[in-house]
Amino acid sequence: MSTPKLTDVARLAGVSPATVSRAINQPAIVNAKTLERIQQAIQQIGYETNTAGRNLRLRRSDALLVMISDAPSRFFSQILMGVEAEASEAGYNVLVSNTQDNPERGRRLYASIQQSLADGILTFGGHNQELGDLIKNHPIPIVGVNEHLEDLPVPVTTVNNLDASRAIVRHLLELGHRKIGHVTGTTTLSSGRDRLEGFLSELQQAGLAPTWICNKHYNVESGREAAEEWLHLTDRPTAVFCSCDETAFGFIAALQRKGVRVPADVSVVGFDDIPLADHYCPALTTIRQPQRELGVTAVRMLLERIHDVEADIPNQRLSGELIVRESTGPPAN
Amino acid sequence: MSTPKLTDVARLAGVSPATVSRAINQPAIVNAKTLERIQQAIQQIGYETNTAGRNLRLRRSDALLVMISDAPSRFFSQILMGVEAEASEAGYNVLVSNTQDNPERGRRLYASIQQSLADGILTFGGHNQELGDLIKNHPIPIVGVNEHLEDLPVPVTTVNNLDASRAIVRHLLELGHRKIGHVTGTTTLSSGRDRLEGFLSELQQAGLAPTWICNKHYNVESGREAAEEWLHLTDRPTAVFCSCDETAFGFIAALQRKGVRVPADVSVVGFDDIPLADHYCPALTTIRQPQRELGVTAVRMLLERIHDVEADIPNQRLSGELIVRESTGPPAN
DNA sequence: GAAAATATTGAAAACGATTGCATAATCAGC
DNA sequence: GCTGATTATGCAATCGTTTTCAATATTTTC
Repeated sequence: MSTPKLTDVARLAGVSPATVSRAINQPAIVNAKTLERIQQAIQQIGYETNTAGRNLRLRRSDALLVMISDAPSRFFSQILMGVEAEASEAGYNVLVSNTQDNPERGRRLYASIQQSLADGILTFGGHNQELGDLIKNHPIPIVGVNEHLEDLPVPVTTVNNLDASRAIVRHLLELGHRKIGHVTGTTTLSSGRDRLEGFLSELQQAGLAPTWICNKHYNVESGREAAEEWLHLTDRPTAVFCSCDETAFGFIAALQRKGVRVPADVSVVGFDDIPLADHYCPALTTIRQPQRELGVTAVRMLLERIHDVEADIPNQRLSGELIVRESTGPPAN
Repeated sequence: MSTPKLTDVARLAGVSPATVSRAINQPAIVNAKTLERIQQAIQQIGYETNTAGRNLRLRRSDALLVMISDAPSRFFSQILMGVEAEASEAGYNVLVSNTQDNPERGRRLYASIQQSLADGILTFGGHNQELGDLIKNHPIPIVGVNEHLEDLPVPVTTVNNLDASRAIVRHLLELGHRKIGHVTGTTTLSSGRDRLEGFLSELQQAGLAPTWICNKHYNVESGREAAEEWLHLTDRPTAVFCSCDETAFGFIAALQRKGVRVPADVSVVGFDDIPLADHYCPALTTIRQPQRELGVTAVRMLLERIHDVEADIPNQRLSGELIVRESTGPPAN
């Protein structure tokens, strides 16, 4: 026949649908013998709870929506796996949607809460600013990942970009560098700004000014472009902090092509610790990001929020770890 | 008050709920004036269709489930974006779930169809063999991505690994190489086997035997390990086809560290064309995979299947493109 | 202008589960 | 063996839509 429903189980077990429902959801309150009979019936006809029926009655969806604004961030899949694991642990499903940078689509996604499509939203990588008014007018459970959402009363979880950047600068200072440069990430994103700020503040604390600041984005091409610029500098920094590993690789590769040696001629640091970092030549000094943990943390915050929309949930800063490898060394002279 | 429902709109517009439903789903059959009144009412109270109610009545979920077996494949996010775009275009939502390599969890996910949680399943990257019996006993709309699911009557979409590998070998032969080696991918996966087979068959067609076959997996470490082996070979191949870009990078980096030059001493080819490939030093000769298109194609196949479970849907092979860059050149002597 | 056709609408019954309330069954205590 | 407490179950309403069927209103046709 068609897929069995609760009443089918009930009929087979000789009880009312109500009892079957209780047997499934609160087995403790149903008589042991009845329970067993029901469980057998369930097995026998292969009953599975119908989600729509359940969701309708319960007025919730047991689903979280992951909202991306355009291209997925660099470790999107890593974080997503953290999200998935933690969500499914808590009995939640994970929906993925992309606004494709279209404000209208962003607004539509926001509606998914009202539609009872999802119980909460995880927004990846900033942007999504179109949500501003919506959120202010009608607060819903929503948590940001990786990037701060300016001005919006949305709790976020990020890596501590400031501290990590400071640690990088400190490492370079300890090696003896005094002329240090920075290839920024996307500075419309809070992570890009924070890394820049950490870089500047640690330098300042050492009484130094940045030798070079190159405004770029989080990708490989930026590294190549930055290398071009570096080659044309009259006063070259002896160490460069690239805002992500990909950029660092692009930077190093372009330099190597011109015969510049890393770290002999210039030290380079990345950020993220992607799998390749340890196997590049030279192996990359970088910051290890707790990607999976970011996802896990975000889900925990969101669930808390779902449980109590008014709950005041503080931002979470996870710390990154400096991994020193071969791409950094003492300055040439 | 609480979220408005269909009846609220109906009351406000002075019509029956049935008419409102029609106004939303088949505007053509409702009187123009009534329609406008209803639309205004919808605007006014900000009505959004409740998913659970709709799904229950319609007996479908308008959702596709993306099923991953463990670690997400290398371009998971790229493919996923293709999936998402095509699905949302067709009015479907995308659920992501990970079986975490646990057969029981795999079975649970399979149940999502029965639970009416999703209308179809996209299974990423092979494995998931635990579904075998389930699928045979009770066919459901399911489509495989990237890898074939052995023996299972499940249509799949993949890149044409065979042809791509042959193209690589042909390229190396044209450069004059006669001693060619291969670092395989995971050969429990069909892609790994197909790449190996393409490699072997094209060599054979040229009347050659493989000089070296190194059994590895799709990751960076494999490249490093393969390099160790290569260095110890007495009869070294002058060209090596690595089964993915990461492996190629690991291989090259480990060789460079020992002073071996690419392509002067040995030519190296990858597979995938990840963004870094073009910016590595040397830039990598590789096969460009149509990642996004894989996702799009998979969704199209799945929707067709959802429309008609009995439909006989042929496997789709998308073709990869050989991109020649700097990592390959004529053999040393 | 009447009959027939067509265009709009509404009433009510699903879809499949959960739960407050009421009832029936069981048990402890004396 | 009776009372009162406790434990197990069932009845029926409800969650929010969609859709069949029938009824009404509007045209069209001759």
